[in-house]
Amino acid sequence: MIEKEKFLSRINLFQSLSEAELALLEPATPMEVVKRGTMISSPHLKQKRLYLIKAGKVRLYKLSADGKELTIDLLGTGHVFGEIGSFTISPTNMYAEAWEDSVICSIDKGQFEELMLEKPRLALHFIEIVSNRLQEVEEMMELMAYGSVRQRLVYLLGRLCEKYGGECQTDTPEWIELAVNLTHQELATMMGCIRETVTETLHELTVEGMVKKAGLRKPLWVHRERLKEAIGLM
DNA sequence: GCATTAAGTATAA
DNA sequence: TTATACTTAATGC
Repeated sequence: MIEKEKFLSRINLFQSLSEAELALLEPATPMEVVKRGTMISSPHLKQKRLYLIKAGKVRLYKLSADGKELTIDLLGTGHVFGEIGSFTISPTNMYAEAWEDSVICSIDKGQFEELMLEKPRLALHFIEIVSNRLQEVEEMMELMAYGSVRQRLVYLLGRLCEKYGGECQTDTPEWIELAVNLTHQELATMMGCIRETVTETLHELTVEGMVKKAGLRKPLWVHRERLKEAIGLM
């Protein structure tokens, strides 16, 4: 129990709540362990909840008309997702699946709304998170519409770097390790292109010294400065 | 081993 | 760029 309260305080959304308030919230947020590949929420579920990722990673995706998956976002520990009433924290018709074995807490829509009424600070915080997410999606949409695969990949790597950039080695501080293992196929579903194109483009970026990889199924390393430079040119 | 998965390559549309 | 197909290497059972 205590452990879960601590976790709730780590969730970005609940930063503004006191310990006592978190204790109050605790019973309303059941915790669930989900295995990789498990569907957490789909558009067909009637019960709307807000989900909090305690551990692991969750992939949000939509299905295109011809059944292809388009990954919208990959969320890690501390992130929230879910549709809450008329305003959503992510686009509708969204599927959420556990991308790794994960631990998820959730709170009922109604309970969360009541909580926001009581705690204006929390509501403000929620708005901030939602609008940040919206901004990200808008930026990505623009690139998807007008950018080349190369531009999209560079941008995507930049975002992943900010989100999942791990510790860098002391001798090579400019190289950042991405703490997510993404296959070319997975990158492709995030960018809306095919795997082979990602393979080629990634090779291009490797030659230019923007990324490097030790081998198959090894993490990807990103040269932050060169990447930023490339983003700046877009 | 054998099947599966990820990645590299080639060629046509 | 994409679709399709074939090859290679690594991984798991």
